[in-house]
Amino acid sequence: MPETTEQIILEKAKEVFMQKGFAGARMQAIADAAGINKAMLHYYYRSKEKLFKVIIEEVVKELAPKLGAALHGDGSVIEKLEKVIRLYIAMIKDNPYMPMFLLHELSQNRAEFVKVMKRKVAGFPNFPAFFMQIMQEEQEGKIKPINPVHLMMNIMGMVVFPFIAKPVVVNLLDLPGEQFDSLMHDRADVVVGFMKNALQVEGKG
Amino acid sequence: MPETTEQIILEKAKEVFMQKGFAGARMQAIADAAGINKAMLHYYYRSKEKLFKVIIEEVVKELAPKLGAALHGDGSVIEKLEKVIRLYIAMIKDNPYMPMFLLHELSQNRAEFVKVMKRKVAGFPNFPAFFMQIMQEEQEGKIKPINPVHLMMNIMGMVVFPFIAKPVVVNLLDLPGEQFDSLMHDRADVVVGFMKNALQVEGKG
DNA sequence: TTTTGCGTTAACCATTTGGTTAAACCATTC
DNA sequence: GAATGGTTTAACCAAATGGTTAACGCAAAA
Repeated sequence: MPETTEQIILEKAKEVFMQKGFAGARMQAIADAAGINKAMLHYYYRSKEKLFKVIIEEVVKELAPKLGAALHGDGSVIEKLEKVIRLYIAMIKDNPYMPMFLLHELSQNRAEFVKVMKRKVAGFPNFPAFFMQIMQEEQEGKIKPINPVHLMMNIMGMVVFPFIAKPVVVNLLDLPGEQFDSLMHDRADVVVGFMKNALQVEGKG
Repeated sequence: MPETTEQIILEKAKEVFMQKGFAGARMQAIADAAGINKAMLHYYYRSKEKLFKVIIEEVVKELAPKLGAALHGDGSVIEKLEKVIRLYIAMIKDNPYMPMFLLHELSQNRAEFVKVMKRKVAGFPNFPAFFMQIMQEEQEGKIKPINPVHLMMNIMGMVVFPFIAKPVVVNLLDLPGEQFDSLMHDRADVVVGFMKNALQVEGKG
């Protein structure tokens, strides 16, 4: 039960990196958060870069399989997308900094990282297969026509945006933070509804 | 025609800050990009923080009025949203780093910045008015019911996401960068279509 | 032609920051 | 209870980084 120092470091480093980004994070801040000496960070993880990579890997390894599972197996396109939406929103609620963190860091040079991950991480989502299914259902007239990549970007955008834009939205609309959060309570339902309205063929579903 | 040193600095600083973020940007890198001595940066802009604020202000001052103009005046909700979508996607295409930059920096402590901007920037979008119109049209049965804030987040998410996630998407799907860009050529049409499908009441429009 | 003052530079400074080291701590083993 | 070895600490180091300074260049003013 007692967490090892190594684990505590990882935990706190995750928090700091997520909130500040790689460039903004300070080793001293991580050490402080973990209640240990800065030297311990290097003792266990050698360097800032190494520690960072461990954390990104951890995050991706937690994220990818869930998306993979949602897209896998049977179920219609709409059903699968609903799964993805609910799953991701739930996950992000527990980890609000994750999307901003991943997107920002991966849009730095560290992008090839995604490719490495694809090999390393088990259960990575099989997009081509899902895209085929989308085109299939589209041809069968089950959903309205849309390019699968665009569709996926629509969904991910709607899922992710509120969380990365919360500070902007809150200040822009003069919403109290709590009111924003209570809005977010419905978020999954709203996005699912929006998606269904956009995709479902009239008279069906 | 000959740009002043002051302008060159601003221009280059904008590029560096946008790509690296505040914490990741180096004054030396900006000086190098501008082809001048580091001391000049301080001569004209005092400090990194000051220079940064000038740039953020500039960016917001360019961005906000356009959104404001799209939402203002008459036109149905759907027409206005179409304007917003086309306008923003066009703008981002010229300035691909802008969304990531703004969202990342504003999600740091610098969030109160938005409030300052609202007072400072002329032509800031009048959201409450637009939200009223949405609720109005919803009650009149012109569009399907949806919370205005959610709707706005859906739209902005779809608009912004592809640009902040390009590196991820490209690597995730093994898309050549150019193929992604050509996909983006249709982006505005796709989002507009998706939005209309989701909002338009069957039999109308 | 001298002076004035903005623009520019090279050199420098202080602090921050990632990283290292040598010694101390402490539980387990012998 | 001494030896062993992983863990932790305080002190230290070198490089990076934001910022400053003093001198120089040079065009316009006097």
